[in-house]
Amino acid sequence: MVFSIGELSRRTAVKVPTIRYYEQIGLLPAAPRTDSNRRFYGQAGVDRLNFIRHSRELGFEIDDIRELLAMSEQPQSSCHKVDSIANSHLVEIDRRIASLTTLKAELARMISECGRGRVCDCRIIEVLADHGQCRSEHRL
Amino acid sequence: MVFSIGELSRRTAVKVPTIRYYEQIGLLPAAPRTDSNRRFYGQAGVDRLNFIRHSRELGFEIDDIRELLAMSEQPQSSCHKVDSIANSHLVEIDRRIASLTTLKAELARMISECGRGRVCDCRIIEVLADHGQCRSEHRL
DNA sequence: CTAATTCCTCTAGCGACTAGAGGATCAAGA
DNA sequence: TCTTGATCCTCTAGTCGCTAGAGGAATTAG
Repeated sequence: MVFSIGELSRRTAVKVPTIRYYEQIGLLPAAPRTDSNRRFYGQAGVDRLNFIRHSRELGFEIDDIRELLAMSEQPQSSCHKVDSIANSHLVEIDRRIASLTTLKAELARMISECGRGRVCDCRIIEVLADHGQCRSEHRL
Repeated sequence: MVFSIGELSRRTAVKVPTIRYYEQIGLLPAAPRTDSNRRFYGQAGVDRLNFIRHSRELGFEIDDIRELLAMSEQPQSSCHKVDSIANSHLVEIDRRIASLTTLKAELARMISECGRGRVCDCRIIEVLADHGQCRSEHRL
């Protein structure tokens, strides 16, 4: 059972140009071609691309995925490195959540203090400017 | 009181090439030059750049900042648009936090199930490979 | 006077795609 | 068989918000 790049795209929900891009950067092996130079794929292509897609959805970077793929192809080796990649990714996500949460609080406070009047009384602009006062003459 | 781009950089914690980049894209007005073609700045430059830096730290995009700056220069107008930009940014941040939180749970579960043995028994690899029909979209 | 630092412009690179041009080929209907 | 429209190909360039480096001029410190 073989199919075209379009069909692979439909089966994996990865866009056609993205598949070609993955091939170009070596994340996917160069697909075999028909007589008329069209790429074709089989089940292995679907599996590999699904692996990549799901890893991307989980926020792994391309280079991480390269390593994960390489390791998934050596099933007898230790999965210590897999675990370590996943763990440092988790730490990074925690860091991002914390940072976004702080940010959200600051934004929310800023917005709640906005009197919805004129710009010169707007707390949002004030906070961004880092200078409490807002004069009629423009200072920024 | 005037100072060089390097001094402006020190006062605002924005790197020199970034300042030049902001000028290039029109986020900062073209700075006046000395006889030897060097940019110089005054307090207004510091204020504007601090406003930009703080907005960036809060995750606003350059185009948002353009609008915020434009509005801060019209202090008599309504701050409704300021409020609306800040609000949609807040919504976006909420969305990102939610998405990262889901992601974190999935990653954590995956990691906790990894037996730290061989790759062929590794749940991390399995989960990444198996999730053929998960269509959640995480853009970070 | 020299050496280090700062400044200038310009181009190119990052990550992970996405868009579009310009052309070839395929599948389905009339 | 012809035609139409979908799909495929390669290639280049654009996105965002910077960052890095080359190559050269000017300033500043010792």
